[in-house]
Amino acid sequence: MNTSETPSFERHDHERCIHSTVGRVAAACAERGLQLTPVRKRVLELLLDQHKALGAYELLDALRADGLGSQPPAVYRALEFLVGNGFAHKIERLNAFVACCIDETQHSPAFLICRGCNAIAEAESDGLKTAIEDTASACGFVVEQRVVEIEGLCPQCAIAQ
Amino acid sequence: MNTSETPSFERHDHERCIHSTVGRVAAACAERGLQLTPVRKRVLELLLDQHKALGAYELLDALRADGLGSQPPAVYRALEFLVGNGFAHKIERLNAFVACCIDETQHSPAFLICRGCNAIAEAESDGLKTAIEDTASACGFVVEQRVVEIEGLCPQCAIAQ
DNA sequence: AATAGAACGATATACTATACCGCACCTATG
DNA sequence: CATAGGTGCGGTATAGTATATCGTTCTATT
Ligand SMILES: [Zn+2]
Ligand SMILES: [Zn+2]
Ligand SMILES: [Zn+2]
Ligand SMILES: [Zn+2]
Repeated sequence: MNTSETPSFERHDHERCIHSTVGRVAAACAERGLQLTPVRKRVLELLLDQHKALGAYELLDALRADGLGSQPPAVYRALEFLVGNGFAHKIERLNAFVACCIDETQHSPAFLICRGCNAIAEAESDGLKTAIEDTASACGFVVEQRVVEIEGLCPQCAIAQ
Repeated sequence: MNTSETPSFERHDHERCIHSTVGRVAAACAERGLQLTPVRKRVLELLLDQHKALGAYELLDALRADGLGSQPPAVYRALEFLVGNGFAHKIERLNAFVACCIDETQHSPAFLICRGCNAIAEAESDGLKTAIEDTASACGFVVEQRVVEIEGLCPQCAIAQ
């Protein structure tokens, strides 16, 4: 099975995550005629700060501190842009949002959510997609969107119990 | 792959769904020392009325009409009981709830959500569980809870476009 | 400069969920 | 019988999440 993952759970050069993702998003916006405005860019940076999900109102507090917006619609508009264009994801289970760290447009990965440290990793798995497709088509169901959110313990937290 | 599903998308004797599920839940409560109180039973019946998800406040409106409760905690307490004991499920994507139609305690199925008619089916698939387990263990992740919600079109709605 | 569309500020409101207190009821247990 | 503990529930209040709407401002294009 072809499974690729972001290294969210392992020690890694996270500055590189941040810079490469911001750069990638900026390039994608330029190419696709999208505007990466200050508010949108700041929300992306806030989400990238850690591999954790942030609620809309946590983001809003941070925007307020930066003088970039003070009311809920400001952050929800930015999130709509980021999620709609595949630069961030909503974690339904948490009503919260994470930056997308995978260089692949409009994908729909599985999320691994650690209840110990709250870190979140995206996993793109062909086997999982196939299994979903098979499960659905066994019922004659046509898949359009998938939500796969797996809660548990990341390697470090599993060792620490 | 072993896939079992509820017949939610097919024409079926739904009265039978209702009665057998209510009976099964009542028996399980008796056996496990749980109280299927009037409020809890009524919420279960409301959820069973159709294979669709209902929001907490829709349920609350119905409870009000029956004189069985008038404030949010009434319905949330009943839902906590039903979900906690495996008699109903929360659909995270919809912030709504469905009755469980599968006779298996404390399972965690995939949900097929039709955007055409809003019907929801549960699918228990070993292949899917295995794929999730494989995806997680490839990252050293220990699975505790799974959310799998598949949106799309049921057979009827797919034909009707 | 004029125009159209996108983004934003601001207000208001809708929708979802929980904390907390106290009472009623039941059932041990002394 | 008295009492203590558990469970369910009514009620109040509040917390948390998300959207509708309108008018203005910004930006790209003509
Ligand atoms: Zn990183
Ligand atoms: Zn992603
Ligand atoms: Zn049925
Ligand atoms: Zn349908």
